[in-house]
Amino acid sequence: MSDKRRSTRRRRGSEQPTLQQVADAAGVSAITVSRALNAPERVNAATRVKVLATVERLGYVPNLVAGSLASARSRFIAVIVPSLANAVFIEVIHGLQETFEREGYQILLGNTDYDIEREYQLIRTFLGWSCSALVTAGLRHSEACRSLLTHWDKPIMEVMELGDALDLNVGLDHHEAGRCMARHLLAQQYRSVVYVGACLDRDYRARMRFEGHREVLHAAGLEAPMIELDQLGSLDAGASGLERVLSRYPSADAIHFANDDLATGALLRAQRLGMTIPGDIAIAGFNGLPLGQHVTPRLTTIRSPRENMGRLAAEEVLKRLDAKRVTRRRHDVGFELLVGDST
Amino acid sequence: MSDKRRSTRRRRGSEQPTLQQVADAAGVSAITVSRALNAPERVNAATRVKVLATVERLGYVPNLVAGSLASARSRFIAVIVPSLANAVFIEVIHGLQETFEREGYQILLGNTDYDIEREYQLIRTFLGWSCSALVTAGLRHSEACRSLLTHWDKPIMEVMELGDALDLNVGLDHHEAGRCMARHLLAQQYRSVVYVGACLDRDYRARMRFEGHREVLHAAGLEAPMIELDQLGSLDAGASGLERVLSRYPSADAIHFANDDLATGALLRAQRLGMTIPGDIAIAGFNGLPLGQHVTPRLTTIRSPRENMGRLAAEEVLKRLDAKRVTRRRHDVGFELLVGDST
DNA sequence: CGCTACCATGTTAGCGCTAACATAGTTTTA
DNA sequence: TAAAACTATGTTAGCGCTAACATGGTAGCG
Repeated sequence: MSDKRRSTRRRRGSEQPTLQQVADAAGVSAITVSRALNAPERVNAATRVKVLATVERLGYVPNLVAGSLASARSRFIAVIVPSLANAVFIEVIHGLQETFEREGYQILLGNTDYDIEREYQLIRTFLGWSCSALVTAGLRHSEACRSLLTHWDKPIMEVMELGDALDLNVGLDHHEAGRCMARHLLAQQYRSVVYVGACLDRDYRARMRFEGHREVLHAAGLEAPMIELDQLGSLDAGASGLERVLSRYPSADAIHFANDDLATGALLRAQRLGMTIPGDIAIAGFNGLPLGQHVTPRLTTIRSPRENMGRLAAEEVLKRLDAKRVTRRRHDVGFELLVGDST
Repeated sequence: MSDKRRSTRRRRGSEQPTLQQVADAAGVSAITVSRALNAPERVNAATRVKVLATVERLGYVPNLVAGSLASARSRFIAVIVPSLANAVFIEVIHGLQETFEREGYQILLGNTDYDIEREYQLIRTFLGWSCSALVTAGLRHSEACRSLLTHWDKPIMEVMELGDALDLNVGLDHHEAGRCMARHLLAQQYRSVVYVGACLDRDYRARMRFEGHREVLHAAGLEAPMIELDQLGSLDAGASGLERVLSRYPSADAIHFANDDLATGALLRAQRLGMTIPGDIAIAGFNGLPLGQHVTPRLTTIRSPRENMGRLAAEEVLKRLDAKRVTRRRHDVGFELLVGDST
């Protein structure tokens, strides 16, 4: 009976109408309203129309918290990235968001600031929200995090890099990307190439690229000097990176930057200093951001399919959620050397 | 009695331990565990230690969905922005996130893509999550959205612009910013100034700046021509904006762009075309993004305190949530004319 | 010493919804 | 035409947690 008396204890009574009130007003049971909203094909058309009209009339807004508790699942997807300052992650998020929202999922966004402990905390919290899936950037997690996740039974997608993933994996081979750019620089006859990165302990994908780069240089019998900046990718950092290279390796003929922000910052600073690129020094980046294609000379870089990576990751997760279809676990999205005029 | 028999009906049994299981293991009642976790000062120190040790031992992760339902509030803050492609919103979000996360709130991020109908849908969904507060970019909402929000009793913060807000308001005066830049351009003796914006019906704050700009030019007895691009702020759009100005207003001596992305795109294109800035044409932007300060010549623009805006907005919301202290409803964060070398 | 005040913990009753099972009516099938 | 199958809707019992009230113990106080 819908009108059973409340106990004498008051509970916070929000003014919002509840499912039961809609049901009473429409002359049906609560479950019918629930079905009209969540599985319309399971109620008779006439009933459905009547119910939805009542929903509209009362301004009913479903309490998703209650629904999630009852069904033990929410339409949340946890998405964890190491930074929002980097356009790369923004684009990946955009791809994810677009795809997930179309299917009625809401992204719960977490930012670790490249801190693996924070990632653990965030994941703990997000699991408490009964997320339907988790998308996280990268394969490296704390021990505690790993054990938490191996006991979790929902889809886990690790994006950005390829490797030994917990579950699903969409990304590219950063070692190989580093090698690719180093080979290009050697082919252009540069022989004194400095790698410049920022916070490589935290941005370990940049370190992987450096390792690929170093392999190629060593194989060619060359040194592979490296400078590590203590400020994460930004134009400013790139500018100071250029200056550090100039003072520490005056004979350098090329700089391989860990990303486009750094490379562009350096390129713009070089111009301000009146230097010629690539005459005085060559500059290469990584990511293929639009910015690098607008400066003159156009930046040589490696384009990663960022939005696509997000979209593909989301699609794979959705496939799993939908039908538990077995999907390919690992997808290499590849990359592309973009030869500009800066090398 | 904790061990009361389940009905014969099976429910999905997640493997996760529940509060009750922790309570049993620790030899206390469920509410004591709840308090040990959420209001530690309300339980005896010895009990607290015992309970927390049990929590740790069992790997208990609180079910936040259940907690929210029971308490009719979640530690979610709904944040709604029109775009993620624009660095401005990213920085505002960053400021919000930093401040809210420190107090244990989680941001629920929604992206309207400058669509006021989508904003309504997002807000509806978010209210269903019992958010503790709503932060939204801008003062313009659909009629339905307004009426939904006026009946909502939690803090509402509208950021970016100042005006007739629903509740709290942190932002700056875009009309005045437009006027400010126009005055600067006139003071520099430019007399044929074109305003270039993108999608001004959706990015109505850019239109407000244009209106301020136009007022000043008209007051000086000048025309105020305007070009509207159909691609939202990007370097590409800026480059094509420059070309459209050159072909349509060959005698223009200055361009006032709606934002820094457009302005920088134009500046870089002008350089590629071999033009001199500001000799051949002056260029001004809006936002004060780092990019504009790295190009040569440095971009003349207006700096808005973006992260600060986010931080301040979050702090004001928190004040309200904390103690229901009466707070100033409107905060003008101001802006600053940044005179570079491009005008 | 009896009273109030307060502290620590417990009991009870939902929060608003949906899964699982139940039921009545209708159509299909052999 | 009776059994089987399906359709539309309803009943019941929680999901896991916390608010509100309850209780028993200890301290404070004139």
